[in-house]
Amino acid sequence: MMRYWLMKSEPSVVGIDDVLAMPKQTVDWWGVRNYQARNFMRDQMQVGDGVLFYHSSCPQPGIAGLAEVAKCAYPDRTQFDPQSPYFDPKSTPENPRWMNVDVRVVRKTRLFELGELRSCPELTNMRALQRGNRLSITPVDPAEWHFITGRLLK
DNA sequence: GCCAACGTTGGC
DNA sequence: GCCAACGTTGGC
Repeated sequence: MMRYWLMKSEPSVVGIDDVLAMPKQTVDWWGVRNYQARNFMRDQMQVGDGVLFYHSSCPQPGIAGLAEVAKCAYPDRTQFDPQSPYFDPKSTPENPRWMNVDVRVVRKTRLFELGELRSCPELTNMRALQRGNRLSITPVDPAEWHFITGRLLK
């Protein structure tokens, strides 16, 4: 079953332009250290799922483009790297704790800014916009996906 | 830099 | 299993 997601990234670390410059415009979504977000990737994401590529912690937060899941979850390489801030000493290759999918950018769009998202009555219940939400990966309802992509592609 | 909101840790 | 203390996220 096809699902839709919103995935946050900090453009100062990996922005949509960075991914477009990568081979196959694809990035491994390393660095998620939250169990709920990990479980979404590990248990629910399938190749072909739609992804809203969101820029966070930056001057203009918002949706920067459309992407898709390009590979199912596998162990996050950064958990094994002692030099990485994402190193997890409790994780082993035999029993990895953190997983990530690969994400392929399908197209960069205009920036659908957070303020504009919040102004849309169609999106009042969107998970990523709820008060206090801090999850870096959230499910997106099909109706929300179609509304947003419609706005971005017209 | 502030701070609201939420997640994680660890002593008991 | 509770919960206080602490850490993190992310918009502003």
